[in-house]
Formats: sequence, C-alpha cells, structure tokens
Amino acid sequence: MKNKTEPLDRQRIARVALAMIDEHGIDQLSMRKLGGELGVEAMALYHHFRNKAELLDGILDIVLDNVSATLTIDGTPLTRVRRTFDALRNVAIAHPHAYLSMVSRRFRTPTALQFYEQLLARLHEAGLDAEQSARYYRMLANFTAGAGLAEVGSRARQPDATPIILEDFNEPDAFPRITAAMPYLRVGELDQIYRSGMDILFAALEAELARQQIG
Amino acid sequence: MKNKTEPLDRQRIARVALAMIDEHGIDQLSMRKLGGELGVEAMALYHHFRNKAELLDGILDIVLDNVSATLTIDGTPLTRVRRTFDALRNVAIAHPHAYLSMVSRRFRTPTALQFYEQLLARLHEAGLDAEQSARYYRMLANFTAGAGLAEVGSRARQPDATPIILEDFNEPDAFPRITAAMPYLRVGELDQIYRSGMDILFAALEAELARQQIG
DNA sequence: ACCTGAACACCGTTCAAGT
DNA sequence: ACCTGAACACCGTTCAAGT
Repeated sequence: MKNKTEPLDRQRIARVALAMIDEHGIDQLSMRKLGGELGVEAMALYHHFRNKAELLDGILDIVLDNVSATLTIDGTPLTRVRRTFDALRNVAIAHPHAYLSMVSRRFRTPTALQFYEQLLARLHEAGLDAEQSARYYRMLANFTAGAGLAEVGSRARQPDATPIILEDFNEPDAFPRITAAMPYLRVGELDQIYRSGMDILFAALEAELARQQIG
Repeated sequence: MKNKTEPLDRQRIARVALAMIDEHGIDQLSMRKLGGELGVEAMALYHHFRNKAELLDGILDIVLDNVSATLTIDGTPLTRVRRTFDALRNVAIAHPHAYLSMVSRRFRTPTALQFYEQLLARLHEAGLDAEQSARYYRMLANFTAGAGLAEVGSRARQPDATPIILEDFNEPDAFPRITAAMPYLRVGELDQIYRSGMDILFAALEAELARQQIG
C-alpha cells in the first residue's frame, strides 16, 4: 500500500516489520500484511528472507544496531558493560511486543555475534579470564533478560491476555502478601529494582577482581 | 484418536496439551490437533477453555501444581524460597518448548496467584517487609526467568532455528572472545552459573536482614 | 534478479445445530 | 451440558510464471 517506489532490502523490510509489531503486536505481523505495508506481494519478501524466522533475526539485528549506536565509548570497561545491559533492558521498554521474540532468539547473525563479541571484549579488558567472562556475562544476561520480561509483562497490551481473576482479590485477605507487595511492584518501581540487582551483581564482580589482584 | 471414553475436563486437556508441546514444540500445538489427540472435535475444547490463551493459562497451572508437589516444607523460610526458584528453573529444563509461553504469562488464575502468595509468605516469614519482599522477589524472579531462557536456548530444538553463521567462526580470530568463552557456556555449565548468581543474590538478602537486626 | 498469482495445507474462532 | 460440522477469515510457504 505504501512506499511502492523504493526497492526492497532486508533492512527496510525488518524496520517496517518492527514498526508493525510495536503498533499492533507480534500476532498481527504476517508476511501478507508486511507485504501490504511495503506495497508488494507477500511472496516478494521471500527473496530477501528465507522464512519468517530469518525475518525475526533481521529485526534483532536492527535493534542491536540501534543499541550499539547509543553506546558511548567513555568510561571504564565495566561501566561500558553495564551501559550495554541497561540499553538491552531498554529494548524491552521500547519494544515490549517484539521483546519476547528477541530474547528467545540465539545469536546467529554476524551483527548479533559482533555485538556479543564486543561485550565479552569489555569483560576481558576489565581483567576477567574466559571462565569469569562467561560466568558474569551469563549472570548479567540472565538478570537483564528477566528484568526485560518483567517490563514486558507490565507494559505490553497482550493480545492473548486472559481476564485476571480479580474476584479473588475481593475476598479480604485472600492474598494478603500479594496485596502488600503490589505497590512496590508497579511498573515505575521496576527500574529501581533492576538497578539494585545490577548493583549487587557488579559488586560481586568487582570483589572477585579485587581478590585476585591481591592474591 | 485416543481416550474416547473418559469425559473431557480442563486438567486432562491441559496435561495432554503440555505433552504435545513437549514432544513436538509449541508451534505444533493447535486446537484441532489437540482435539484429535483427545478423540474429540476441536470445538469441544471451547466448552472448557474460552480460547487458546486460557488453555495456556491452564498449562501453567498444571506445571505450578507439579512444582508445588515437589517442594518439601522443611528448612528455613529462605531455604524454601530458594528451593522454589530452583524448581521453577527446572521447569525450563523439563519443558523447554513450553517454557517461553509460561514465562511470559502473568499470574491470573487462582492456582498461580496462590503459588505467588506462598512464595511471598516465605519471604515475610524470613523477616522481609513488603517493600523488601517485592524487591527480592522481583530480583530472584528476574534471574531465574533469565536462567530458564538460557536453558531453553541450549535445549529446545527450535522449530524456527535459523542456521547459525558458522562460516564466521572459520576465519581465525573473527570472534576471539566468543570462542574463548564458549567452553564455559555449554549447557552443562549453566547449572553452576545459575547457582553462583543465586548465591550472590541470597548473600545480599541475608546481609540486608543482618544489618536491620543489628540496627 | 526481483516480483506476481494461484495453490496447498493449514490455523483460531463463531455459529447453528444436534443429543 | 457437552459435543459436532460447516463456515469465515485468516496463516506460512511452494511453485511456476512473468519481467
């Protein structure tokens, strides 16, 4: 329907696909609708992506390129690592509907592998050996990925959201601990909680580095 | 095709659906095929679940009930909390194809809310106030959810797996840090890394509790 | 090289009807 | 109350054909 003139290419297709997911949710992205948006038959897309999975890899590439572009190179290696993970969590906030598909994709493309390589290079610069790099990368990635999921849960208008069983909350004290914790788990609190967790993990990392510089 | 005699009910439907996902992947679960497996037309399922999303909630309930059944009540409250999160991560290992759909569902059913309530009750017993309970629940849940995703990434034969760009690994030192870290990120190492991270978070929790008992 | 159009083998869900 | 059968409005992907 639109942009009939410009020729198709992977980047443009993936960018439009991401915009469609952001706007209407991932369930509403189909090869047919994406083609329509690009002014082309659905099958034309198969000339640029072997299948829908490869298109989703392409979307991850777009997002990782965007993340890379925002990362400044000032500060210590560990500052830069933290900045990178913070930016990855922000992906969940900026693209809640696309996040689930991205967080479950393995790094397969050159772009994604290069991003990964850079992150590990910073950990290496900070003085971590390969085992420590792997361990702390994985721990920080676990925590950040989970924090992203929490943001998505609070932000995405989930197309398959079933009605919450609110009647149970009407009975006084049916779920007293949930009721008490609720105010501290609202979407505005998640940022502070994420930072607390990262503080803890980075403190452990720095303590481990300090120990081996003495020993 | 099977089990024609027994009458349908939510539990049996959800259990068969989970088994189908475990065996063939979530993309292969359809209302039609599930009906076929249960010896019934697809539309019969709509008498028990309003839609597919509610069926997925039902699957989460089954899994949470199974998890609850494995949890002993011995040990300190914090021991029990840790045991619960460990069991939740094991869900990713036992049901890699179903995990992604579960980790992204919000707790909506009485079963799920009751599970959540119990977890928060243990944190309360351990001496955490509502704010602390919320914060540490969220931090432990973030980390565990992310660790589960890492297990899934290593275990699930992903139906939409695109071929990894292995050629790039043929160039010597194209990705030196990834290559060095690889051996420490194999599936067998993930358990140890998960435990390291949980050790760090629980140590922080206990230090915070110790501080306020003195103060 | 890049795109079209028809076709194949599916989906989730609605609805009216059966028992 | 519980299930069926046909229908609606879609899917991803293959294939042969067009330019």
